[in-house]
Amino acid sequence: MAPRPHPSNPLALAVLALLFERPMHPYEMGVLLKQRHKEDSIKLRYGSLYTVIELLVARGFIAAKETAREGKRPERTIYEITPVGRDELHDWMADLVAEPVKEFPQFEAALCLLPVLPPDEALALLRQRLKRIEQSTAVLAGQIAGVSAQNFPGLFLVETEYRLALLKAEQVFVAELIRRIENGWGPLDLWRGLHHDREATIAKLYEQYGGGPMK
Amino acid sequence: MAPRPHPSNPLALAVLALLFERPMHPYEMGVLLKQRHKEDSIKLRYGSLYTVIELLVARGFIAAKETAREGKRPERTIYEITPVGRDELHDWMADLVAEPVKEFPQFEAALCLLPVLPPDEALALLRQRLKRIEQSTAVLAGQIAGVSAQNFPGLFLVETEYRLALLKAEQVFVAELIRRIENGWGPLDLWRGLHHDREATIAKLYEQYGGGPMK
DNA sequence: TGGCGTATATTCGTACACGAATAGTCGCAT
DNA sequence: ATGCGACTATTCGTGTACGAATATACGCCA
Repeated sequence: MAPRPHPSNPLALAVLALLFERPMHPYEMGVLLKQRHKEDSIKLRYGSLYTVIELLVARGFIAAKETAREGKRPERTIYEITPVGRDELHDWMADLVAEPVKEFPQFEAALCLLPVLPPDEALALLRQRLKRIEQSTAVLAGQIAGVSAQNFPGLFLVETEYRLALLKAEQVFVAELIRRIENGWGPLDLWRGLHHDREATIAKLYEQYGGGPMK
Repeated sequence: MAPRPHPSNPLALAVLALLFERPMHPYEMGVLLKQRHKEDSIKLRYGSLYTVIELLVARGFIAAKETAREGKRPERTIYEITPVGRDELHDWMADLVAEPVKEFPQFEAALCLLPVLPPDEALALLRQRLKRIEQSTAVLAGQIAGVSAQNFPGLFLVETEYRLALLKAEQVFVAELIRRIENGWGPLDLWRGLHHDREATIAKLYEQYGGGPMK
């Protein structure tokens, strides 16, 4: 039989990792994720949190350990990880680290539809983007510097350095793209033309080159 | 009133862009997206395609123009973009280009939970990843070279260059990370210790440094 | 000619994501 | 003492994503 695929929501992975540390109840997981700034890397919605926990229970990766009531607060269910869950955590992590998964960043989508914007407007928008990115990289770099000055173990900020590396790459790319457009890049006049004779021009272009790049 | 947010699925953006070119029916959109290799940048599922089209109709961005039947083939509905839809296409594109949106790549999630893997295993897995990435960058670079040799306008492969830029950045990052771990990076012994005395060590670490980096 | 693989074209059911609602508690300023 | 905003903790309803099922047509070769 084909191995059951991992849950789709990475939040489930975080839950497994937390319960690997010790048993706890859902809300506490949320609080810990926030305190430790994991929410910068793993999207946290309380609605989804309870959903994925149910899913993990259904698959036998975690189990309710006890339900406690403190004072007259609402009842809380404490969960713990199961042996199967530990295996799943391990396998899932190994997959994620070893195998790049195809992702679809929104900016890439925008880039591949860029011709629908007139070139001069595209240029202005790209300049705006560049500014925002420069701000973000500055902030991130500052945080990393500040934190590593406190001797916080590098192991716990590796994800931030990763984010910074990607952001910097994007910064360089956008700056370069702007420069190319400014220098009358490729078929700039043709690009402008699209917006006067939209109907057929794009299609013709693609036909001319056999349906697009990289057949 | 707050401006209605854009649809959440970028496939809807592609639909608007295609109908900006000319009216067509859903299946044809799918085929065109494939031919032009947009599916590399915009996730295409036929199920979702019909869903987003209904959504776009509901918002008044596109409208059914006619339903045609060719031979005894199933009936097809031809859609066209509305003036409101053209505005939406423009505004959405402008937003996407000008404003970076926070994304959550799965590898970043894995990195921030990396301590749950023993360091030696993590190292082996990272080496595997590096190999895959090197293959991908080689393939991508080859495609770009081949295509630009045919004089295909650079405007139409900008999204591929973007993907390559990010991939290369990740390659450099992973290589560097491997090297750091090999060189007995930071609290390597402590990291190994986690897997013998899991219970409390992680929590203690975070407490010690005030709940994590970057308060 | 009949059977099978492939292309055309859409519908449906289900599972998941998540905003919003709910509800009790605590501290504190008025 | 009382009203109010912030915190604790979970449930619910709705909308979206998408795999799988459906159904017809077409080309081809045995």
